[in-house]
Amino acid sequence: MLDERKAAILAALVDAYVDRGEPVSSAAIARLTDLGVSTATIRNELARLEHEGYAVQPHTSAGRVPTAKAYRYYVSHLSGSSRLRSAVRARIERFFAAAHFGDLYQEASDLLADLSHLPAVVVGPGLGTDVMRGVHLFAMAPNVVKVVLITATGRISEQLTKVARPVDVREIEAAEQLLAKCFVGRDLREGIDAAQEVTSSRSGDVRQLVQAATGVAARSRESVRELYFGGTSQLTNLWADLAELHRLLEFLQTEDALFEVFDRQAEGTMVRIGDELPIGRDADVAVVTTTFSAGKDGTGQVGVLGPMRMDYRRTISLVEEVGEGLGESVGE
Amino acid sequence: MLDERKAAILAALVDAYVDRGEPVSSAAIARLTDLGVSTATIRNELARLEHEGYAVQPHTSAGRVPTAKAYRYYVSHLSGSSRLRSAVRARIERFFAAAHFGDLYQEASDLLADLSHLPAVVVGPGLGTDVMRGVHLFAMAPNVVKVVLITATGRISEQLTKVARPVDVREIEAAEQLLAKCFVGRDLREGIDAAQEVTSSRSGDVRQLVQAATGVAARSRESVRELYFGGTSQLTNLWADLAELHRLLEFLQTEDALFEVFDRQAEGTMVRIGDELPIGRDADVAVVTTTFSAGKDGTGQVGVLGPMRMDYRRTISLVEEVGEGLGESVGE
DNA sequence: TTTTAGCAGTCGCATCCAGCGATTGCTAGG
DNA sequence: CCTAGCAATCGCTGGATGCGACTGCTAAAA
Repeated sequence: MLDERKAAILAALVDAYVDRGEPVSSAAIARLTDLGVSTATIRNELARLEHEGYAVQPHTSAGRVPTAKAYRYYVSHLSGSSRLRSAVRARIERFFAAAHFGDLYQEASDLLADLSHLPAVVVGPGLGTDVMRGVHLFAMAPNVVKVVLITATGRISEQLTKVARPVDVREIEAAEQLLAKCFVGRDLREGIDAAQEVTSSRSGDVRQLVQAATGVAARSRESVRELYFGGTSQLTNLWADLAELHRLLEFLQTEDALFEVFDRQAEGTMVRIGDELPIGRDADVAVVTTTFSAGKDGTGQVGVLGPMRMDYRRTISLVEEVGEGLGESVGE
Repeated sequence: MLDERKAAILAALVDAYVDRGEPVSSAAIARLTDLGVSTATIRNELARLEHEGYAVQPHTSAGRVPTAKAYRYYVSHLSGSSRLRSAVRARIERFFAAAHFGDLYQEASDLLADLSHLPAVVVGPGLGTDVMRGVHLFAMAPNVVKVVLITATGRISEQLTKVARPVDVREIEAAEQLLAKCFVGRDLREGIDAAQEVTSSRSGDVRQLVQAATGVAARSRESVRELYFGGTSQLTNLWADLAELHRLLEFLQTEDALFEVFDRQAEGTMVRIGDELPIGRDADVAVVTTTFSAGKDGTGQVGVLGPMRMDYRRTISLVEEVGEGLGESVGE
């Protein structure tokens, strides 16, 4: 824990660095705070902060730059979120007031990217308690089956699953009919229960298939893989370093990693910085995410991704605002 | 048209520049060609080539760099494709010999990206003559309908369409049943014909709906929007210039532009350079694409995207090889 | 003990200059 | 038409210099 003065200095350090992007001198901090102490005192404090790992000097005769630890302290002690400029609020409101069709999520991530000047991600909610309308099975390879679920609202979940023994068309058809009976007209949970009942009284290969499909359905409940990405071209504005950019692009390419970061299981707004993310060692990356609820029990994620040096106050407000908008639009 | 000697010099210029990435001197060209003339003569020729727009000098005392026009001449006069190294050929063969499930296209684009060290794209073929298994309509908004087509092989086309008048659930259900009768068990063309017949004897809102859906089906025939992208992180290796990179990322973000470039309607292998592409003015970009046929009448596209300075011979072979592999795997 | 003024010391950075090396265009002669 | 030879051009590198922006430290004041 930092005493009050150190905290004030650290906050000023972060603010100034976020604002200018250059090492911050003791004089600059004296100007920004009203501690009524001289630059020499601030220098002493800064030396201590550096010792405790909150700041570094690029070189001896330069100012201080905040570390990941400093940013973490900064965001966890942020009091009260900032008011967004009214033009921005208005834009978000207008966006959600207007009609959107199937691609609301894509458009919302574009909006967020545009406002935050950061790459933005929206992960759609799972199928939750949507009522099923159709179940289809397809033999993709001897022991690979594709399971397609369609809800009454027109959402589609499409997943592959492996089965132990090769299956033939007959079995697939039988399993499909069975599954349709269990799922259609019910939501996933009900359907899964029904399928489990049926399964216990059946046996053989069809049973195996139904079980596999039910497993897929269970997964779909929380994790249909709907991921929308907006504002990729922002990347070049944010990370001037090519090596860093390369790492970022590689990370963004692996969907699994993205789903890990934008995890629907999470709750509320989160800010994760540097090592807290599954990106390479000391990557200059921070992520701001929040959840939004889509009706009953489905939840999605919205967030942005940026360099540690970002305006956290504003970004958090922006993400939360868009998250709320999404929740209201989609949660009916 | 260039005379033989100029052509030889130009080819050497391109080869050398592709190889080293530095302005090419008259001496280097003399070394690479066996024209039996002095560097002075080559200098004269180079001056003329420059005058005709095939080369530029970064500064007075530097060698020459080929222009887009030079690359264009070079590729259109490439004779005979290069043999790929046997290890590479083997890898491609192994890839297509192995089993792939739903994500063959994604994996193929990753393979191509990996081999070419360039970002690669695969555009899947349309639904072609696949037999339909299901048709679903969903009301997404008062006058927006989602049309979902599912084929017997497990492929899904999902598109939105606007209708003139708001529709209610009843009409949608009626239209859906009608469409199912027409499409299920037939391929798209047959289904469209059947639907047109039915439509002429019906009237009112249901008719409007069926027509809209049929329109969507017609589009799906050739252009289900399946696009697979591999090797994005290559970008940073290829374009060191941030401004250029930014432009590229922006381009890649707009799917429409990508579909324009990787257009299934195209035929055979194409190399497009610089202004021939719908990317910004003098973007340093070239694209190598080829088509592959997927059974009956469906065709897809494979290709890569790189800076003008690339090994066209090798790249063309690579793209064609992967294209052939895809055709064989998917065309049965 | 804490704070502060003052100052020496450090270091990056911009500028300048000179010399080097690569390469060209040109000229004059074959 | 070709070519040997040569002066001229120009980017690049490295060293030298001075400036400016900071810091850390010291010694005195609060």
